[in-house]
Amino acid sequence: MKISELSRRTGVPVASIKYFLRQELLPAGRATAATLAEYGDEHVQRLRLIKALTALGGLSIAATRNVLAAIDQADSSEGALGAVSYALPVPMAAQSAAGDEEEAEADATAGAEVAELLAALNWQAPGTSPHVQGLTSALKELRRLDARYAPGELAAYARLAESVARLDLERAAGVDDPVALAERAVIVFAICAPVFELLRRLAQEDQVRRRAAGDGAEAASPR
Amino acid sequence: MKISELSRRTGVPVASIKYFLRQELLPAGRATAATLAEYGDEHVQRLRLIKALTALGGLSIAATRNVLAAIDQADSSEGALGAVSYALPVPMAAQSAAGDEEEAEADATAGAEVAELLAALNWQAPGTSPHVQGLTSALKELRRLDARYAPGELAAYARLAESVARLDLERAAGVDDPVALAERAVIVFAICAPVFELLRRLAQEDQVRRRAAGDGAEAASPR
DNA sequence: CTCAACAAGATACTGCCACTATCCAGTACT
DNA sequence: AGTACTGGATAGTGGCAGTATCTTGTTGAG
Repeated sequence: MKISELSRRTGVPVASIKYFLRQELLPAGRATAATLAEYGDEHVQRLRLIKALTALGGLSIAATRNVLAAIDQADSSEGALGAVSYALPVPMAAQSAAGDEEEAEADATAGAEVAELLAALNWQAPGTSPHVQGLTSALKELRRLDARYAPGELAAYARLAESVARLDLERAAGVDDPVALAERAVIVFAICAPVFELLRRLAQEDQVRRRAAGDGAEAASPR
Repeated sequence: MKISELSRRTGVPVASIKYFLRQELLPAGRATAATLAEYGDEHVQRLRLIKALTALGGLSIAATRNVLAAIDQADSSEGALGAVSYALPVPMAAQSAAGDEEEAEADATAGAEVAELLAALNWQAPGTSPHVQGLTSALKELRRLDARYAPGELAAYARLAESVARLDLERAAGVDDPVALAERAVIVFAICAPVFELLRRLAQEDQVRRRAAGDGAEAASPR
């Protein structure tokens, strides 16, 4: 199909498709002549994925490019999952102005806290993982805001996160082709994470309501 | 203190402080003359909060303004929590081009799905809640991407979300002043939500590693 | 008292990002 | 032959988040 047809089928303006081509989010069509190329269903699907990542997942073009590249390079199933997980933008990717010594100390404290947490949970994660780094800088910032987690609190969250992750992986199970798996993983990570956030907010809302109704007393149905 | 001192204490450039004043993120100082104003500790704290929300929480200036306004208007504790929760930007705030009929149908299906979920969980939430709407459009989009949740799967996530929310509220408990509570809630919502996301990713990472080690077999320590 | 240094506020400018529009040869159908 | 459309290159747009400059006013050291 030609570009106009691709546009019609996906609802993406022709100019935007050209933009995505330039940005290498979308592979070029098969050229049939100097000014003519043929696009296929894979382009339709890729465009849908791009729209999902940018519009719903809120990813930038650059982040989307990384994620898509990770998908395309996926050769094994685990590789696919890992690559996608690393390619997705990490919340709170540090910022802190360069290091005076007070800064360095806060860094070390937060780092130790993270290491301790990982050990307590028996989670394996390389210190180079962007997630570990993100967690470290988040804890540092919370400390600065005087809102650090109480001891054990973070671990409690982590255990729940573990359960959520278990569900996530089950959702991704049963897909064998690495590329299809990577694509599924992107959706799970980028779209379903916000869904969980929404559920969490709804749950908070509900519990606030219950407490208000019960006049500040206990939350209803603690089990 | 004068603006330059405020800048020195917070590390925010003077020009940016002026920008925040213009954007009404920061209340004006107490004017002592036509070209002189006095700032206080509350300005230091507010600036810290602004930085946390924008740099860490990734909120836009407009979103930050809403959140801060919600904080300032908080008169009761529940009101504070609700206002903050609603003021924070909702992930995936819909997009879908206007309604052909296929569209409307998808809308209705997703809406019913959400209503059913809420009923099953016995959660109270008005249909006007931005979270309900966000959830609806997310489900719609997942359906379009052919990645909908299996029956019961969403409820399983929701139950975990409930546990997380319970932890959240405990974290916010014990603060009586509505404004302080609202501020705490903002931190919990905007900073700790990304923290949970990081934990989730780490947990996924760990489990993928375990499965790979166990050569695709079961996840280690399912309990 | 004077004057350099700083203050507040208004306005204008900058850089980045995600598009969007225009232009140019080069097909393709009729 | 002519019109409509194509791919590709390049330039322009609008929004956002600051940053810089300019004007007028204030202050405090000499």
